[in-house]
Amino acid sequence: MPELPEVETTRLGLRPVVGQTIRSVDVRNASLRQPVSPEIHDLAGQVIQDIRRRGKYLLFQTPRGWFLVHLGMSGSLRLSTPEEAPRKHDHVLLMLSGGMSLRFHDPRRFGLFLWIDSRNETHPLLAAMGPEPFDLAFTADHLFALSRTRSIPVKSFIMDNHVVVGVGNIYASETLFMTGLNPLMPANSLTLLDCNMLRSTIRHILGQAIRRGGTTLRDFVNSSGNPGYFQQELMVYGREGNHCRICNTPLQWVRIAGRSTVFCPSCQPVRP
DNA sequence: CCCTGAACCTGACCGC
DNA sequence: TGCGGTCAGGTTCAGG
Repeated sequence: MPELPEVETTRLGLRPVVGQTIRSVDVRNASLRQPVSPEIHDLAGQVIQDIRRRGKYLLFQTPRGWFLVHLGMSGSLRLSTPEEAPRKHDHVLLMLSGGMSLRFHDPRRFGLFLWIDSRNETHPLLAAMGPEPFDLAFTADHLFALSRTRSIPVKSFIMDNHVVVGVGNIYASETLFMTGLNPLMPANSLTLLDCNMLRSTIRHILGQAIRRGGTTLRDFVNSSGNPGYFQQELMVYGREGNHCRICNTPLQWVRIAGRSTVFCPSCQPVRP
């Protein structure tokens, strides 16, 4: 699924719908990770005033509040012509005044399609989130301070949305390769210099992936139905069984907190 | 509080 | 061809 770059790619592709009015709503399957909010049916007549992103959430602003979309592991939002028959797993369809329809597609149904009333500014889903990676609040000092009491592997640490939002399994693995940090290293043994490298590398990798249109492994497509190209630059993720692109050492696979993790034992050595 | 593993769900792929 | 097992970009919750 979509990590931050794929969500941002989706948001950028959907900018043309800003200013359009929702003509009708078709909820074909409401059973996502949480049920699709009943208020979603009342979106007809509302204008989409803005589309923002917070972490991996997309927030569509209307005069009465926001509808929030999370793509989960397998979700995508696409614009299509109204004549195109709904595909299997197209769960929510919004017909727009511009003549296109916006379709939420999600085979695994780990995604979310929720209504947030404008009186409810601090929705619990958004309240506890850490800083955006491109915000000024995301600093080496922030990483260093939070990591002092954490003995979890550094990979789990940078994937924790209380620490920084948007870093998932692909970009965590790639970030650690670029910084030369072993993914199993306990977070509380990071130095301030390590945290500085992590901060700049996370920003660099996510930014680079956004410019490439995200990573397509099997099914991610942007709002026009096209894949991303960052997977051509992956150094470790999904490359188990292959050799390091830098030093040719066989890459190593390990499961960390239930997630597949690939790293180079030579470029990312365990510290003494 | 902290950490790990299971759960949610469907589809693709692999070995037999 | 079919069957069972494993894996997949995320997040939350129970339990140790």
